[in-house]
Amino acid sequence: MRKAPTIRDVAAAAGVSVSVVSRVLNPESGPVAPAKRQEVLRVIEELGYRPRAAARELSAGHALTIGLVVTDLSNPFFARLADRIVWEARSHGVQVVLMTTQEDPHLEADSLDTLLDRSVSGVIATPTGGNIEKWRRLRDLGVNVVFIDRAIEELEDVDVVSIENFDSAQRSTEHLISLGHTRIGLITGPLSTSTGSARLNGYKAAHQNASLPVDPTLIRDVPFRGDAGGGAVGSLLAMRQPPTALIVANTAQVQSSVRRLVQMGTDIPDELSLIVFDDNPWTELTTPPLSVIRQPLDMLAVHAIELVLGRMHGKLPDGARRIEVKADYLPRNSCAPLILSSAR
Amino acid sequence: MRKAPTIRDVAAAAGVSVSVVSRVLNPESGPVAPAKRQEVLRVIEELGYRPRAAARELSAGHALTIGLVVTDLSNPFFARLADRIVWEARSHGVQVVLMTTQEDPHLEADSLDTLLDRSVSGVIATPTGGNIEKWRRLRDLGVNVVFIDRAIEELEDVDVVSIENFDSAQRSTEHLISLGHTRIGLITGPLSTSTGSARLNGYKAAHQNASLPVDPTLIRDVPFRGDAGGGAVGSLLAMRQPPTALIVANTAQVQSSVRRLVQMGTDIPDELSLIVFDDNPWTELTTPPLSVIRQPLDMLAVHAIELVLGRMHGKLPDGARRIEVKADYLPRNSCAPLILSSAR
DNA sequence: ATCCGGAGTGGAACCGGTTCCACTTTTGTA
DNA sequence: TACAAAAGTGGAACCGGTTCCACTCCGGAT
Repeated sequence: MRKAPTIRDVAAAAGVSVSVVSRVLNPESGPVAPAKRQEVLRVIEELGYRPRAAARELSAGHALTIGLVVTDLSNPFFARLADRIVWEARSHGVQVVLMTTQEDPHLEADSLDTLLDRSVSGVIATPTGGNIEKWRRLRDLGVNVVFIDRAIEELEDVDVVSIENFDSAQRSTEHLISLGHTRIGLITGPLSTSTGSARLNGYKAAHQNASLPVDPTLIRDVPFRGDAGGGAVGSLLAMRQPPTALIVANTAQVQSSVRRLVQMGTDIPDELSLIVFDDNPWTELTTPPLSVIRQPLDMLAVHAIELVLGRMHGKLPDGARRIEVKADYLPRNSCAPLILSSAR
Repeated sequence: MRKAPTIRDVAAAAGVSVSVVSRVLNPESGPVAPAKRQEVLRVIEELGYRPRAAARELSAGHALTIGLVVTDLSNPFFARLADRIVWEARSHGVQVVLMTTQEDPHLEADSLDTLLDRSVSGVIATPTGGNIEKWRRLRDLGVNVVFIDRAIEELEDVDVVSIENFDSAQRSTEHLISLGHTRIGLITGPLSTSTGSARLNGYKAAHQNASLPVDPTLIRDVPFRGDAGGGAVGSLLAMRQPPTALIVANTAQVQSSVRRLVQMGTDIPDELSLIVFDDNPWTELTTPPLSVIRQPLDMLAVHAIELVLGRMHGKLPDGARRIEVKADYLPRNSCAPLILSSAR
C-alpha cells in the first residue's frame, strides 16, 4: 500500500517546477517548451502519476461531476435513462454520482445537500415536486440544474427535457377513438406533476376534437410509487359500464396494471384494447405484445447532458430551455377495433 | 450566485478558532466546551454552513465514496442491484459513483483509473474478467474491492459476494429431471467467468447424480452482451432431437431467449419446460408466467456494502471473504412433467 | 502551598492541485 | 543594432478542510 506520486514528485523527477507540470496537464493554462513537455510526459508515464481529483476540485471550487437524482433504479425507465446518462457523461469526461429519492421530498432534500457538499457542477433530476426553495438555492449557488421527464411549474427558469406528453397522450387517445372506442380508461400520474396533468390534458383534447364527452369516472390519477395501478385497473373493470380500451400513461404503474390484467384473465385486445407508456423491453414478451408509446431515452439523455455541460462551459444563452422530444406510437397487437355487437 | 461560507467564516462569526469548529464537526477529534459547542452549532445553522467534501477528501487522502462498476444498467438485474447498493450506501452516509463497462475490459480499466483519481475508498464491481493487474494494483493502493455476482479466479484475495451458482443450477436441473426430462438444454454465460462455469458444473452434477449422460450439444455458453440467447434457442430447437426442457442460466440472455421462444410460438410448458435465472418482475407477465431462480438482490447488496465499509473501518479480519447467498427456485407455470407419449 | 494532569484553545502546517505574478530568455520587427 | 512583445519558467499564495502541537487554565491530590 505505497502511496501515489504527487505533482511535486513529478516536478522533482523531471527537473522542473510544479507550475510546468501543471501546464503540461492543462495546456490552455500556459506555454511549455516542447522538450520539457516531452520529459514531463515521460516522467508521468514512468511514475504512473495521476492527478488527484479532490485537489483539483478544492482549487477549482467545483467538481467535474454531476449528480443524477432519480426516483429509483428498479423502475426500468429510470434505469435505462440512467444508463444512457452515465454513458453520455463519461464520453464527456464527467462522472456521475447517483442518488435515489423514492419519490420522497425529504430524501430528495438530503440528496441535494449532499450533492452541494460535493460541489457538483450540475444536477440532472426527475424532481419529486417538493423542495422548491432548495432547487432555487441550488441554482443560485451556481449549480446547473436540468429536470428530465418532469418539470416543476414554479421553477420556470430551470431547463427541462421531456417527451411531448400532451401530444403523446392525445395521439394514443385519438388512435383508440379511430378504432371506434368511446369509453377509454386512463391511468395517469399525480395531477400535481407536469407529466400527469399534460397527459390528462392530451387525453381530454382528443375527446374534444372528436366531440366525445370525457367521463371523469374513467380517469385514475395514481401515485408513481406503490402498486396503485393494479387497483385502478380493478376498479375500472368492475364498473357497470367498463371501458373498452385503456391507456396506462403512468410509466411506473404499467407493470402493476398489466399484472392485474393478467391475473384477471382479461382478453387483450378483444375485451380491452391497451396502450401503455414506454417501451420496456418486456412489453413485447407478453401475450399479446403490447402497443406502446416509445420514449426516446437516448434523446432525453443527450439533451440533458448537453444542457448541463453547455451551461457548465457557459456556452448557452441565458434563458431556460424547454426541450420536448417526440415519442412515437409503436403499434403491436394489444389494440383492436371495437366490434359493437361484441360489447356486452 | 453568492459563495458559500467556509469553516473560517463560521469560526469568525462564532468568535472561536477554526480548530474548535472542526472539533465540533468531528467530535472524536477533541474536546469543546459545551457553551462554545452550542454557539458554533447556532452559527452553522444560521449561516447554512456545510463542509466542502473536496477539502475533507484532500486532507484525509480518501473520499467517503465508493465506486460501483457494473456492465450496464439496462440489464434489470444490475439496475435493481445498483438500486439496492445505492440505497444501502446512502444509509451509511456513503455516496456512489456509477460507472458502466459494457463488458469491455478497456472501459473497465478506464473506470478504475477514474475511481482511483477520485480516491474512492471502495469499489463494488462485477468484473469483466480482464484487468487482473489493475485490480491488484487498486487493492494494493488501499482501495477495498468487493466483487459481486462474479469472481475472478486469479484474484483469490478479493472479497466476493455471489449467489450459490453451482447449487442453483444443480437444483433447477434436478427439478427438471424429477419431472421426467432427460434432454435438458442449458444456456449459460462464458465459461471463462465464474458464474458461467459454476452453473454448468451444477448442471453436470445433477446429471451425474441421476446417472444421466450429459449431452454437450445441449449446452450453449454465450456472451453476456448482445442477443446470442435468441440464436442459442433457435439452434437448440432446430436440433434433430431438441431438448424438452431448457434452463437459461445466463441472466443477460433471458430476455432475448424468451423473445425468440415467443416469436417461434413455442408452447410452454407443453412443448418445452423453461426455467430462467433471476426473477425479473416481467417474468410473471408472460404466458405462462415463468418459473425462475430468484436471486436475493438485497442480500447481495447488503453483504457487499458491509464488506466494503467493514474493511474501510478496519473492522474485518484480514483474509478474503467469499459469501454465497442462497437463491430460491420459484415455481410458476413454465415447467411440466414430460409426457412420453407426447414426445415427437 | 505546590505540583500534576487533563480539559480547552488557537496557531500553523499540511493535503495536492491551480493560478497569478515577477522574472528571464527568445523571437520578431523597425 | 535596439527594443518591444511573446514564450518560457519558478516561487508562492490559495482553495477549505484536518491535525498536531504548544500553551493556558483549572481542580484535585500530595
